[in-house]
Amino acid sequence: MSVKRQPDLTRQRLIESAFEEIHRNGFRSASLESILKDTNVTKGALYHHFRNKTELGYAVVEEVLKPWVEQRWKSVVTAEDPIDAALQVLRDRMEETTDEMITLGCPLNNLCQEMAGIDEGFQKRLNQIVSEWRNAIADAMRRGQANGSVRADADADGCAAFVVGSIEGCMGMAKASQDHEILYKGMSGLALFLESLRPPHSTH
Amino acid sequence: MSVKRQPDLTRQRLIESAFEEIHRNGFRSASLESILKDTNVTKGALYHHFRNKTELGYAVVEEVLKPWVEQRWKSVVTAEDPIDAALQVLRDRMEETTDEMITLGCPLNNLCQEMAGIDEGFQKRLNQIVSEWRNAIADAMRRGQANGSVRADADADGCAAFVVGSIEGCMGMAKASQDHEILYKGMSGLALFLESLRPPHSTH
DNA sequence: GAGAATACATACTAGCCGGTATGTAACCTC
DNA sequence: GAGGTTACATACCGGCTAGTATGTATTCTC
Repeated sequence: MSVKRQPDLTRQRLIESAFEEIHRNGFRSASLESILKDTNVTKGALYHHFRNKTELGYAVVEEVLKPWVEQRWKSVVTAEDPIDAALQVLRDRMEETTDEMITLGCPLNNLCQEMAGIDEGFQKRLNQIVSEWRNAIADAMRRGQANGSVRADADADGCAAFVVGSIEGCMGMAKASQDHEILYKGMSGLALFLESLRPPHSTH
Repeated sequence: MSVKRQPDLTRQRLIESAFEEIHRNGFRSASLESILKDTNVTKGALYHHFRNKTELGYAVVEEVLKPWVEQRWKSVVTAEDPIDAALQVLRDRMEETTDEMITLGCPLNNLCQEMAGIDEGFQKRLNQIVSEWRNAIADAMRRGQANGSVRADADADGCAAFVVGSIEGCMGMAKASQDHEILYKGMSGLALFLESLRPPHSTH
């Protein structure tokens, strides 16, 4: 009896399972055996698709984590009013925040804190994700300043760094306290900050 | 020849070395052998003072990390103008932020992201540190509202959660990008937010 | 100063983990 | 359909790690 082979699917299943395993345990404590057990793939197949654990990790960052982050912010990139768009993204993200996400934290932040300081390959790839996100917000703000939906005296780069940092930080603190409420409170503070970026006297 | 024994000192040296090892590698990847090598203490001595690695980790959190955090925020607890005091703490913290701190990140945040979701003992202890910090800021804000140095319509708990979250988050993003500048930009955003909490028309 | 408790030191073990060597069956090319 | 390449499968290894068993010298108690 012939067994069908689907190399692309096998590879995809491996990086998706690895993403979850890394999300649960971090990269260094992630167990290849767990991933193999979870996917019913053998070690030979894993090492056919990836040179080593680190390369698997890089693939997870590039092929799962990166789109995961981009998808959540793409609406801000093209929005006419970036503040409205950002507030909407915050609401969306809070709605999709499951108990598991509070328990395990943001996959992006987790990996940054674990690996950025000790592995250049991770640092480069994670920094690319984070800085593209930051730049997307800064660009959106500048566009908002040009069309009058954002106050002109705000420093777009500084605000973007603050927005990204506070989102990840508030998620992290919610994880530390294992409490959704902390996330709500933090995000309400961020909403306050975003509102303060609107131009004064914009109404009537 | 008699060798002096100083059990308290031995214990102290162990938890301080463990603090650094955990800061560098995280708790789970922290190597007891490294700590023993660093301190010239033997495994027998280590296991005389601590039942296992986890108990050593708990001791590090309670006896090193907790005072480390408290010491950096105690001035806000008694300040008359909490916003001025908070801004000063931010400046102090940025001045003491070495390259190593950017590389390795905040020890508190690192441990929260690594352990809060998977070990109750860590979570309880880390949450205590974080929530005491948050409450200290919230209390200070309420005191500021009572004496007129903070605007009355601000939600003290929400703002405190946001302040703590954004500090840890901006440090985390600076680590992700391995770039001091990101920290400066984020903290300038936070300074802006803190200024917006002052009561309107407070001058002349 | 005897006896007990404390504070170590040394040597060892069991388990897990990433990685490799080798074999084999499916698939693609011509 | 032969030959080569791809996509797996199986079995094994060496290294590291937390933890333990056991021994011993110092210190405390009375």
